[in-house]
Amino acid sequence: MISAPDRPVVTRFAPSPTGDLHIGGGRTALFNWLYARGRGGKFLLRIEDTDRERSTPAATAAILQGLTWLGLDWDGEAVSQSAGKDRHAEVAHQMVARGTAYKCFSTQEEIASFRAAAEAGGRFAQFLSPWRDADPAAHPDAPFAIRMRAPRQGETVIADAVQGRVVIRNDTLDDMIVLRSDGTPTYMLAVVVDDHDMGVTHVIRGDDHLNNAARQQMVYDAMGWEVPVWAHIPLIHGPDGKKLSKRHGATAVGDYQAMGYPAVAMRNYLARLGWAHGDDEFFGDAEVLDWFALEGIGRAPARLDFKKLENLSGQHIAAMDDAALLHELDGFLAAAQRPALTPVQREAMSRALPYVKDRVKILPDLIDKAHFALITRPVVADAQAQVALDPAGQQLLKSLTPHLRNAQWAKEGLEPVLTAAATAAGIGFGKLAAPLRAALAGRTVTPSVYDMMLVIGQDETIARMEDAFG
RNA sequence: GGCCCGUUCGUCUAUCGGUUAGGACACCAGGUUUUCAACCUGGUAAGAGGGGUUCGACUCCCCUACGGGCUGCCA
Repeated sequence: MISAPDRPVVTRFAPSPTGDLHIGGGRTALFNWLYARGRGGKFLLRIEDTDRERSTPAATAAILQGLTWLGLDWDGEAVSQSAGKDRHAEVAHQMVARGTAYKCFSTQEEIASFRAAAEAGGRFAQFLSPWRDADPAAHPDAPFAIRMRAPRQGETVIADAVQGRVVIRNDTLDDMIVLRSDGTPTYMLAVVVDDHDMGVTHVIRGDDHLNNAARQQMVYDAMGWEVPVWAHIPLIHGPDGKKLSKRHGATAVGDYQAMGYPAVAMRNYLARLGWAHGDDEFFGDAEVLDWFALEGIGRAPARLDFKKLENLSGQHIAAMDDAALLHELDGFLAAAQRPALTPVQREAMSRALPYVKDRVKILPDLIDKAHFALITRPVVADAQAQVALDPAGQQLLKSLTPHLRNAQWAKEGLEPVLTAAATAAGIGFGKLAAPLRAALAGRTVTPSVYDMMLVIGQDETIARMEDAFG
């Protein structure tokens, strides 16, 4: 059984800044956030920029932005891993002093040719440094890398909260380099030192790191540090079951904002992808925060399913209060590089929201459904609407208008008026609604005519009708 | 090549030795209707394959197949 440390929970998300925040990274961050926040712990952010070649400030900014949109707030400042390189080097030298690491004078050329020879011979031998057991007195005055003196016998056991007990034979692992010959730390060293120094209690990350956990655990052991709880979660795959890549379309978290999914729906969907709490499908933050636990995480990779995301998105939009929805809409418009709502449109939108939000899937649908409220006179009729506004249609509107002038402006008041008009004309209600729809929205596909009339009001309704038959 | 992980309806999953294998999305059919939706009712659909263990396996063990990961002075 995996026993958590007595200390308060500290988790972290540690992306390397080499591109946008990937959807898989977003989910990893979410799991860490949920675990920490649900337990009153801390959620830290560390930018793994030890690879100076590939790391860019733009990528760091994109990652922070992606997390912010997802609503995953971190404690304190985001730390740069590169800032700790002196500390990393210090630990590497402490390991040498403790005898758990050693200086290796083999050059990169020697190692490369060893590997090339091994491969040519059809073997896949690991490189064993000849300096592992060399007498320090015989050390040359040359550049050296520091290698872990990994145990050659026995096995390393990873007690993983998701994967269970994973046993890795030590002789399948080599003496990994912890400090490069230029004095910079490798990832394997840096993560361990940083996680230890930051007091990280639970390492929740992609299962592509499962094997690395064995190597890293050796570093903890070498320094006599307490090993954190490991939790290696399966990766997300594309709809075709292959590893998610550019060719699957949207891979960056920001893409989803630009497509119009509300952040709360993303959190719901992403949390549910690879994690379950019984049959619960639709939930908000308060509930997941309460429910989330490592035990509920599955071990198989999950595929992205846009249909399901859309469904969840629709449910969240319907459930959200209008102010929050308007705020999401503003963010979406900006992310999609679409023009922002004018103050007048914003006002119209907030009046229309209660009538349209329960029948859409994504944010842009809101704009489309609220089209009738957003436009101003004169209403421009599209081709189909023009058909509905033929002479017969116009006549219907004309005879209806007077009755509307003294109608009580509520659904209960309007209903009798419209049905009476339809009956008088000897037609079904649908026939009457068609020209009305066309006059009020300039379209034939709109929300309910009653809803539209209530949103735009009596004067505007009558004015638009008069425009249509005038 | 070696090592590690995985495999329940099309998809996400429940099940933690005994269930007619449940739910959700999607899909199909019917209903409702004021267009598009939404909504209501019903339905199709699953334990990769083969061996064990057991009174009894989706569940435990082994093998095979398939998928993924690691095997760097990348992270």
